[in-house]
Amino acid sequence: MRRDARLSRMLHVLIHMDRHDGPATSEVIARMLATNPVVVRRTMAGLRDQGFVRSEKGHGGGWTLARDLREITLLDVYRAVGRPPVFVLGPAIDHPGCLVEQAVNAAVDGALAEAEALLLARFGAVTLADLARDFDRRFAEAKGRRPPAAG
Amino acid sequence: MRRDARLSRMLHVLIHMDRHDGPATSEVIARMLATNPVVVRRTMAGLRDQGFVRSEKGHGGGWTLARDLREITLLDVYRAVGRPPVFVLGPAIDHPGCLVEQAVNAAVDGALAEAEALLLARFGAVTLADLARDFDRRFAEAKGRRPPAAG
DNA sequence: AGCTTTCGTAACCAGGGAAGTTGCGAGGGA
DNA sequence: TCCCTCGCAACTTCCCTGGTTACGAAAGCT
Ligand code: FES
Ligand code: FES
Repeated sequence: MRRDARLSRMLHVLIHMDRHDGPATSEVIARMLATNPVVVRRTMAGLRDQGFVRSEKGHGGGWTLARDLREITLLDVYRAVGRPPVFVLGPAIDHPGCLVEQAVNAAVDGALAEAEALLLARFGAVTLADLARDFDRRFAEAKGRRPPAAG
Repeated sequence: MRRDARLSRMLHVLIHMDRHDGPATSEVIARMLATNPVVVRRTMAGLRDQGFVRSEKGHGGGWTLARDLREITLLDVYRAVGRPPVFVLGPAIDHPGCLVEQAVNAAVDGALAEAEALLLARFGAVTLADLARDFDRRFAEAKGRRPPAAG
């Protein structure tokens, strides 16, 4: 339980939902992600609030995509799951009057900010449709080399 | 997850040590960092093992710089404190046979790897001497504008 | 109406990692 | 010898994500 897996999980489930007809229940999604329904609802709440998915109660209810995968970027999902902190590394203390600390923070935070900007730019440039396409490619490739006994 | 402050802390203390004549005890360093001596020794152990600082026991003992600040980069210090994980974000599960998961991981990990490479490159390009110089600049600047009442 | 399904949410526990704390031992100078 | 200072192990504390339980609300089915 160390790394924040919410982004990856939501990407995974969104792609599955695209290939899935009709609503998927939290229960079904939970089984796909090897977790449990409450965690699914908790995490998907952000996506719902941002309008990427819809949820419906009662018989035949569950989760459905509200947008085309082409209109959802990794960055959108990252934001929808609450923009979790990107880095583990951080400043020691906010030592206001300490000039050494200021110089250190300026250097570290500067590098961190650059790396974060790059990361988010990459996230913003990839849509879920791209991931789905990559999945298709892998799928076709896996079928192509039909393992006779051991994959 | 709480932020790992070891890198920033060690940068801070190394610059201080450069401006400090004679050994600095863990006690003194702990006061500078607003922490306690055991944490200082624990964190500095890595720097000592990598040969960036030396420690000596007994009267007049303490920590001394073993290298010029120009020969120490942020990357060196990052490595010396144990190369803590850079990112909080991580993959959901290693789902070997799951192609969706593979596609997701490829995209996320790829972006993460790029960002990490950039970050470490930046760290590698900055020496402690650069930080010290930045500190000097800030110091001179602060003296220059002598705030009469409010900065 | 009543039952069942499914989401919504609060409340709590579990696990992991950094930091903080305590205690004792080792080494070196006065 | 005595005191200072590091070395290190063990324990506690704190925060955060994930897992679990419990109950309520909405919506369909009979
Ligand atoms: S559960 Fe991930 S590919 Fe189906
Ligand atoms: S404690 Fe002196 S500048 Fe940081």
